Amino acid sequence: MSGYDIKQFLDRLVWLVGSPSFGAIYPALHALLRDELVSVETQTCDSKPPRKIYTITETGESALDEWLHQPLVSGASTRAFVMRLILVSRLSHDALAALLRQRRNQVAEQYATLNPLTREPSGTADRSQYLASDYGLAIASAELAWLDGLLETLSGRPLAEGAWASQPMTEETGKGQ
Amino acid sequence: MSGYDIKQFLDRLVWLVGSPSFGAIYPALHALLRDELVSVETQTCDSKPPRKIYTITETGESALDEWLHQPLVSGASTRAFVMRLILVSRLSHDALAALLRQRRNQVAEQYATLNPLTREPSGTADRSQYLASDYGLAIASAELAWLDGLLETLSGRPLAEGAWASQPMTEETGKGQ
DNA sequence: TCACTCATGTAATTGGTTACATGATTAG
DNA sequence: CTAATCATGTAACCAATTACATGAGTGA
Repeated sequence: MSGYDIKQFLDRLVWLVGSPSFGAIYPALHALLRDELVSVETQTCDSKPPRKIYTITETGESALDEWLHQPLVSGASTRAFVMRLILVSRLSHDALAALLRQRRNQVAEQYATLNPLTREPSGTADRSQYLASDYGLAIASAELAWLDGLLETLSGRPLAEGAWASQPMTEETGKGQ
Repeated sequence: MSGYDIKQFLDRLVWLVGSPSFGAIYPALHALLRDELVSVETQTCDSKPPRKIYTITETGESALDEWLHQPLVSGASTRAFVMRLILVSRLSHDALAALLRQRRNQVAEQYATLNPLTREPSGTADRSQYLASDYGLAIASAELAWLDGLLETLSGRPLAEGAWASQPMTEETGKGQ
């Protein structure tokens, strides 16, 4: 991909992982090139500005795989998890299952942290956290359900092609109100 | 609250809003003091290190309320939403409803952006986004459900004290597996 | 003609973390 | 006696955004 492509790719997933600016992407690409984790190829289709297509090298692939297989440390961001999800095709069946279990533990931990905040004695100044905690619990439950569903599918069949889908929603969800 | 208190408060909600380091908190507090948005009071209960308790001033309150009532701009972070949720007690019934509707539109937008990615023609290089998008859709649906539930409760009764609660989960959710 | 998309890049500035310094108290 | 908690603060450093520069093609 080119720097421009990367930005567009990330923009679509901006909600999940965020999208860095070009001022971050291009220097990062230059650093990867310097460390020989990627290689470049300039594509000059005229009537269009030249594009620099970056391709991962073998060194890059092993570095990437090393990162991918690093267990999710406690306190790791959602971003770290979703990034691995995006690169799931590089993961073995077992490695994916391990990843999902790691995430499950973290979300369950967060659920446990948030839960007491909603049930605190009323009248406390901490009542202000109530709505926020309730929101967090709702999100956490949904994620736990998703993870459990996937984990179950994974343990059942040996990863049947395209068997991944969670709750289908009726159309017209978009642009409510 | 003191800087230390703020950190502890944010640490419990770290999953939702993140928690800045002391190196960020103390300078921020000094800046707020300089701008007279807060005032200090040093509490020297001996046998304990002295604590600096910061209190919001009237200028600070109006600045805060102004920020709170600013509509969620397109592309606003979840953090911006949850921060407002934490300070919900400063919001009128209508302002809260407006906030929830703004968030609903944004989440629905994200849902709409993510949805086509899961149904793309198979064999595409973009298949890699499949799992991540499915994850995003699951989270988005859950949030839409939560927002709709609260919005309904809000329109029904005039905000009965403590009527906010979503799906209760059976205990033993924590530390699964 | 004006604005926008494509496409790459650099420099100034900002905002944050990490690491350090200080010092008393409490628990193992 | 050591480690951890309480409590505040500063300085070095790093990573990122913002803003800018460049330039050609496309569509209103």
